Amino acid sequence: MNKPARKSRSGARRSVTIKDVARYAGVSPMTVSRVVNGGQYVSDVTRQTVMQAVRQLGYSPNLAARNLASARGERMGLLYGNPSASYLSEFLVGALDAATRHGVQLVLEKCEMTPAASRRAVRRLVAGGVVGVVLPPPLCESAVIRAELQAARMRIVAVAAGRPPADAMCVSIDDFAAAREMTQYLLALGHTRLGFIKGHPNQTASEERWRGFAAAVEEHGKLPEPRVEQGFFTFRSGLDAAGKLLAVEPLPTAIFASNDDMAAAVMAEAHRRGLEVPNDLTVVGFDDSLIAANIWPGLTTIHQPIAQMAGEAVDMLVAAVRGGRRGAAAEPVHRQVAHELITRESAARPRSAA
Amino acid sequence: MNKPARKSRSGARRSVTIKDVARYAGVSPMTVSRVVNGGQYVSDVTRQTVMQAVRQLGYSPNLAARNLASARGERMGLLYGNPSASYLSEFLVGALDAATRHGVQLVLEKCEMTPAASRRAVRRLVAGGVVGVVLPPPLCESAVIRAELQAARMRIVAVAAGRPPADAMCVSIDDFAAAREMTQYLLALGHTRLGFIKGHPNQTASEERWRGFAAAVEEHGKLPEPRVEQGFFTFRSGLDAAGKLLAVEPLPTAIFASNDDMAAAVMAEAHRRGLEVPNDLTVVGFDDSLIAANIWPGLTTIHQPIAQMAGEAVDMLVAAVRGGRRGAAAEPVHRQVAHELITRESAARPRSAA
DNA sequence: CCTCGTTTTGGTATCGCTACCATGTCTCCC
DNA sequence: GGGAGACATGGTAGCGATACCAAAACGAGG
Repeated sequence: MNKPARKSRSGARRSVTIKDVARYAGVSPMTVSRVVNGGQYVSDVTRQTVMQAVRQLGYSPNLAARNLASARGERMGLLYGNPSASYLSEFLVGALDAATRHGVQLVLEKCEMTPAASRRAVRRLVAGGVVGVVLPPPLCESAVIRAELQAARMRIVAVAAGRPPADAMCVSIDDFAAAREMTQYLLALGHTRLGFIKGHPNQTASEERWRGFAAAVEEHGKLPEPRVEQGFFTFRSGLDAAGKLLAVEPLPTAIFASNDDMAAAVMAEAHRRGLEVPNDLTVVGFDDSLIAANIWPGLTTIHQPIAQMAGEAVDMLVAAVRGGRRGAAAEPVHRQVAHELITRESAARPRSAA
Repeated sequence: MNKPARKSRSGARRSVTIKDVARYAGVSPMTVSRVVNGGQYVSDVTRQTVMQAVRQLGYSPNLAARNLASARGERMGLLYGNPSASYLSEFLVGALDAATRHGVQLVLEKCEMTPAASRRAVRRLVAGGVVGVVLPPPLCESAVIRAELQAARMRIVAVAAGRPPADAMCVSIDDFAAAREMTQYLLALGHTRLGFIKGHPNQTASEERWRGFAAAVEEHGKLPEPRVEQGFFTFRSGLDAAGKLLAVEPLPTAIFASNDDMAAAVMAEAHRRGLEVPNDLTVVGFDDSLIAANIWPGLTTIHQPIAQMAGEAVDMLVAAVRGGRRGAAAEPVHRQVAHELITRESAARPRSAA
């Protein structure tokens, strides 16, 4: 039987494989694999030689082969609803980065918050061979979606749910503590007449933020009753709420909106009424979304490390899926990451205290 | 020590493979492969049977194996600088979707616009085994980065550069035509005293938009000279430009800002001066970025199909890389996609014409 | 010196899929 | 009738990596 000289299929220049490195370094492919993967049981000399060879040849492991051989390369889903675009983009960056690190594939799926739409989305994910799903807000609040996913035996990590759901893993910041901190900051500036705009009632984060605000007010004591309006996280709802807050004397000297979009609306409404921010009115928000730095004056707000949270969510998912395969019980983990109070120009001491 | 009866490596339940389907359908794995990949030379009966089996078993091809066998699964880079977040998120969605479709991996890399930073970023991409790169704006304008990438023998697709660079493939809208169309729209509403705010001079899109505006004005004829200010695509610069445009009588009745952020700034400045939009002043933007729909009144603007463009960019990259491997000459392709004029509330007939 | 355990290395068998070739069938047409 | 050609299917050999096991090298203790 005559064998063709080159068995290789595509005529083009093949990339460097583990065998090339092995030959070059004078060791077996296995040894190279161990070095590359940081395995133990390799002598220092060998390790050096191999790493040298890797660098010389510019070797980079073939992900497909690696995944195939090690039964990795699962697909993870990212089911997104209608978060603010800036949130989503940071989220995607973090998630994709982590996915690349773990060698898993990330499948995006968009989904409205109706039962029918979520059923369809879940079906598409299942069809796509997805084994775990990351749920950014606001989808993470939907019990329907979570149930739907669980019925399909998917692992779930919810991100930034105000209160972690009992039935899923979760990555979040401490909304309560963050809101409390922000409120304490306002009080420390000397504000006494406070206004607060609540977030959408169907998101648990809204209540946590509200509770944090109330707790700080309570702790401080001897303050006039803060004025509170209901908002829905949209610019429009912020406009309405601000209108009400600024219609009744005595005006608040500081307004804490439960997110940045509503805070931006407060600023717009304040300007419309001839109030200057921050001199006549301090405005603070929550989320540190893109708009916060892109309006004037810049918005003092709470920063969430969104990319990091997304990354951790993927990490948890991968750990759960791989761990689960080994039989390790996957108890739901709730992970809390640090937030940060970002001070910009929209907050200042009240006139009376200046 | 208990030995699993199965030779399979991981103890967990294996997923459905092509062989399972083949057995179930009573054909060979090859036939299944052909059906799944839409190959020709399969009889209709067989195709039906196989598809049936696929559905029954819930088969989903293993990407890793497929990539390995077909020498696909290249890595594509997405080098992003500092575009607006809403732009990036849509972009990512489109790019990731296309990447998934083609079975290629998408590697994200962030990069400032300095030569040193771009060199580092390119090196990281090369080290990551990336063979092609998508360049969203504003990085796509950087000749430094393009040169750097080309030196590393990468394929490049620039997205949304105003004028396609000669040395790279490109996906874009027709900025000239879009700006012209928008201007014609303003003229058709009856506006005669126009203001225009230019974009950042280091982006070719700025000039295309300006040219489109000028062309429409020229074609219309018999108009007072439009007033023009230089902007830099930022909210801040829009504020300054608007200040100048609204400081001199007679005021323009319509202002066309080269992007939405600046248009939003024009609205803010107009409100500050007690002008009502759109009754006293029509304001239009460009990009249909997130802010356009999230301010009041909603911004009339030009919509770019960002996700689609990102997807096409990846498509082109994949085609170039795979085509190039087959020896097909990869001439730089410039692809133009359709834009759309989105009318919202910020534009109306001028008072005088009402 | 030999056995035992630990470290270090290599060989072999896959992982799931597709490229490539071989092997049949059926037509069609001279 | 028989060869050419299109169509339909199956067999085999990898793709590039790792898992698993075997074997060699080494040191220590009896």
